Amino acid sequence: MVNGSTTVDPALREIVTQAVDDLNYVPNAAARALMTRRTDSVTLVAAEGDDRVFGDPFFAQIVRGASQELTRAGVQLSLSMTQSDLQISSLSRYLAGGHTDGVLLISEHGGHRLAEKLVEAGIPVVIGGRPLDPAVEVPYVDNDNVAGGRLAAEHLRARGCRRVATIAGPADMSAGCDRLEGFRQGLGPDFREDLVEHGLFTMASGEAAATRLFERSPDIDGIFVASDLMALGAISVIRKLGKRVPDDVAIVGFDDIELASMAEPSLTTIRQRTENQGRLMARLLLRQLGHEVDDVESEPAPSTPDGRGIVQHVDLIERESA
Amino acid sequence: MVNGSTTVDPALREIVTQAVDDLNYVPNAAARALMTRRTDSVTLVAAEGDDRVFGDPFFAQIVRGASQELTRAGVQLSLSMTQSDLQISSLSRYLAGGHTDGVLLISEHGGHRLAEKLVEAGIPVVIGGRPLDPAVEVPYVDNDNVAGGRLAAEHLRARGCRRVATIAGPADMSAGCDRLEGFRQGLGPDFREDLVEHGLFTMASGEAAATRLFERSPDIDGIFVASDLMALGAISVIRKLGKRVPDDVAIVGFDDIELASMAEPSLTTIRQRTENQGRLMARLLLRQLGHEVDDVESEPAPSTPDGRGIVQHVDLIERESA
DNA sequence: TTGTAAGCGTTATCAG
DNA sequence: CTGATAACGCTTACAA
Repeated sequence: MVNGSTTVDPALREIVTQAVDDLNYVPNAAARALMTRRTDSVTLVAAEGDDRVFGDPFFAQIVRGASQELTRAGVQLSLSMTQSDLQISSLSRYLAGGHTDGVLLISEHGGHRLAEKLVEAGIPVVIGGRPLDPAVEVPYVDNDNVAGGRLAAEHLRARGCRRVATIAGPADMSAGCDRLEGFRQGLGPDFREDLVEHGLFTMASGEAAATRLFERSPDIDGIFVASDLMALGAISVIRKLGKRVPDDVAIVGFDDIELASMAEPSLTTIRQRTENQGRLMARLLLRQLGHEVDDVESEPAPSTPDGRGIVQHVDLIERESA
Repeated sequence: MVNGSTTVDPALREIVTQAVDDLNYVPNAAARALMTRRTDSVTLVAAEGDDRVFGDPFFAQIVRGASQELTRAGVQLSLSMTQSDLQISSLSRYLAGGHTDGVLLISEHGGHRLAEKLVEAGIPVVIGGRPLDPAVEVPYVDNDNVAGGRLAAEHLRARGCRRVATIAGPADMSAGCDRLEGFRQGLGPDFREDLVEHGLFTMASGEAAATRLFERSPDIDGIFVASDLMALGAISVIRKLGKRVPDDVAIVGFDDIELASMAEPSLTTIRQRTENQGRLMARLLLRQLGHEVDDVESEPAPSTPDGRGIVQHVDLIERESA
């Protein structure tokens, strides 16, 4: 009756209801999970340190989107972040033990094979971002990073920039690789390997990368930066160098975080629909868990590329910085 | 044997070990929890929307501190954030069901009585920040917000400011009230009720509050802002007004987030030991759960004020902005 | 050192 | 529509 059975005598129902809040009874989750083999909760795992997770609006938006969708389905969302290998194996044991019905995995770096471990353990997983290793057969939701890189390159060229550099993301993440690849494509023959630096998507790493770039080549007049946070860092370095943005150096970022529009100068950037990515991930997972969900295909824009992934469109937002 | 029994015949042990990874067996968490009545996991609940939780470095530091301590004790940390009343009651049912061994509660606003509900349900709870309602008998770890407000006020006066305003935190949070109260004490007869505005600890709310302040009283020459994020927002408004910081308007913030030292001008602020706060909260909770923990009293600085709380010292960090 | 049995609080099944 | 009974997978205590 507590679980909402409708075929109960009103009198009995009254008695039970009374008792329930006299004793303030709450069904025991463990016992229930033992029987039903479900916990009605899913875990969002960010393979990243807490500083990055909390520092980058990207994560907040994924959480917001996923959380909306999960709440609607009556599923609790909990977060775990994890960096060291030690934590990863302890976490995967924890999750494999049936603590959670499914996992949303984001910011996966190549190397630690968390996704595979979870899948082996029979836990439904959805990844945010294309897995670098094509052998990983896990559904994922990605953004069209290659197209984004291309758009940025084309924009900078059209603007008349001659020496165009890039601050790419980490080489062990698909977002890092793909944005760089798109940039390479977009620039064509003008692409120069020596004008590539990598950062970790953080503001500090953006500053460091920009510094290295200008030490090596002071006459750079355009940079595609693979995240807005890094772009903000790069801009502060450029200013300290006494150059103006965008007159001396034009900048295109990636993500379209809120700060991008508020910054001065406001940041030209590639917009990706992060919150929607979180929503789609949640739906994909819920579907695996046997919940009723609106078809993910009905969403505007997402197409499917290789087989089991969904890729969202991105577009360029033109603002003051380029 | 799987749980580490030492009194097992080596031969048998070998056989079991073999079988375990042949079948890749993982003990079932639900069944275990059913017996032991423990899940070896605790939940950090932030009574706040995802935008604030992820936007404010405060949360990251609490998580970092707590996570260190819990990992050491072999306890998993998971996060939940919750804003609406609906989510709160669903969350408290979820937690009361035995999904977690204990709860770390932060950013509690007055009103929704999450802490009480959890305590009634018999779940160990530790609160970050003094509960506004003194009837709530829950251990907590707070910072000496009153002293912080006083320090800020005294600093601004000593600096020669004549018309000193404040952007306080939310009136339904103890940190908001206490910092304001300290400021009032520190300013003494110079305190002016009409130079008080409230914000929500976010950058945007800091901008809004500063705007209101200067509309009402353009000759303000000093502001104590109850969070660094709000202070950053206030500074940007002040600049747009064509005034200089600190020459025309001196600013003291609160929190000492990393951005405070990097901003230009760097921010004079009240430093609180947030990461340590997270650590202490975790220890207090672990102790309630019957784990062996270093005495919390052995920590540098923390004293105990009313009875069940720990209050950390704060101090003023002098930088360019005041 | 090993084996056995009881019980944790649910849900599911199946007679009444 | 109601009540009894058998799992679910583990831990614990006790007997062998």
